[in-house]
Amino acid sequence: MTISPNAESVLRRNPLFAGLTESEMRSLAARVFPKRFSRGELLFSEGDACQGLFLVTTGKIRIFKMSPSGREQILALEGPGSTVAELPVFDGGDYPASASAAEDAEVLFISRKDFQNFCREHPEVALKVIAVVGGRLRRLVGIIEDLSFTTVRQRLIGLLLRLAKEKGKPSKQGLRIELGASHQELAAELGTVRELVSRNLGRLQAEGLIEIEGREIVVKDPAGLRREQAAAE
Amino acid sequence: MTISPNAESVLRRNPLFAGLTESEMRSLAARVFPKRFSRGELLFSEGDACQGLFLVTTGKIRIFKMSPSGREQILALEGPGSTVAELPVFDGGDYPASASAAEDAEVLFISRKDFQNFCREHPEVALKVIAVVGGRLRRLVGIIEDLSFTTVRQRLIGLLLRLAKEKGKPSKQGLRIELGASHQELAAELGTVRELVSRNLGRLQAEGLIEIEGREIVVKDPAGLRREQAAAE
DNA sequence: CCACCCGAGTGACTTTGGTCACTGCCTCCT
DNA sequence: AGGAGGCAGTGACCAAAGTCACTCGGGTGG
Repeated sequence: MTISPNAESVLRRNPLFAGLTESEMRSLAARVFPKRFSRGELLFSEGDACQGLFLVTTGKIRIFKMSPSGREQILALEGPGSTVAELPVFDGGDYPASASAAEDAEVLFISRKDFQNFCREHPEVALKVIAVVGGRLRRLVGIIEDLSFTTVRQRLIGLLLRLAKEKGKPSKQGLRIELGASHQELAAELGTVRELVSRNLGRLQAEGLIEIEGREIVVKDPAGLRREQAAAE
Repeated sequence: MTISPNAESVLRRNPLFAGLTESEMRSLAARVFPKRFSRGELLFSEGDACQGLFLVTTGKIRIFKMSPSGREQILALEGPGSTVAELPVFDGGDYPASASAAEDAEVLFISRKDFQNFCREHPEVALKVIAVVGGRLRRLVGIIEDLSFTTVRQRLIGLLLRLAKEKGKPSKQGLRIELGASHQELAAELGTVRELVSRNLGRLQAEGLIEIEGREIVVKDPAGLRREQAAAE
């Protein structure tokens, strides 16, 4: 288990609360409840009335939509320092999507009322909210672009390249990445199904572009991948 | 040509500026430039540095993404009273998508600087911006859901039902709607291509659910359509 | 009036995506 | 040790999406 940092240091890492004074920080920290969720557990479901804001301390939270038939589409993955549900907390609407723990996670919970009061005392927070929501909006536009213009193969390649860039470790054959997720999970991220992830990974390996070693993947030919990704959209 | 209302009355219709006093309204109206765009003309392109905010007076503005191969995906259609590009004006980023006139349109333009100054004097506008951006975000989530979980046919049915509800006129056979757009345009809205719109409309007619009369469509069996839409997602 | 262009419709085909069913492999639990 | 359950790989299909090429029928503007 990871050690949980104290509430204040977590708050400080979040863009919404950057620039607060010591005492403001303390008063906010006093209104916060730590909660734990284990892998797979739901924080809330789409359509629920909004209870409050979540601030990720450790672990990862996935925000997703679920289809009637059970397929999932991930909208965002939020790690330590990020907030979940700023928008509904602010505008008072329902949660527009569901959230669950992608890994065991610790979060700080702030009730809607407490957060709204806090915002009333600190109007500059509204500007920060716009920045955060704005970033979210830009990422959603990116998802739409991907779903509408690209194939599963291209999205998968995009994901691999992104992971390689973010946390790939050099090895003899190329960048080695560890996907801490099942194919099911990757499929939800790409907006497709398990089988297609499996098959496409297999194809990429057969073409010599990557090497699959259990849950690790070695990107052998990033340039080749990029070429594939660009081709014919 | 439609008569263009004066700047103030347009501003008053926009949620961002609701609740301003007479004199505030006038000072804002003084900083506004009317512009005209004819059908198809670009207001700005994705990636351009943000110049300012647009307020639709008459006509319709489409906000869209374009793929390298030339396919378009519409993100939003904004009519009179709506704003375009609040987000980039606010956060200073580039325009995340392109915008063009879906019909001949008149807009009011406010430069980024003027708008930012105005916001500084009227902090409550920030809250309104969050509301507007929030609504946009919810609609984008809806688009993602559609693209990821439904077929072209279902999306088309959804569009027809929405149009019928919004502006369908009763006739002998059912609700008559006028789609003021080419199949090309509908395809961009649904995230597909011209041919599929054509074919699917044809199929729906063959099944007796709708009647096609040039650019008008009569929804003969809304219940049947709704059943189709729900089936197997 | 004719030429041209644009939008629509359509047949034939290919590619991609998705489903179903089944296998094999781990790992964890009792 | 044995069984259960979750994850991964795969073959055989089938359905949906997309592409290409062509026709047809208005307009519109020279």
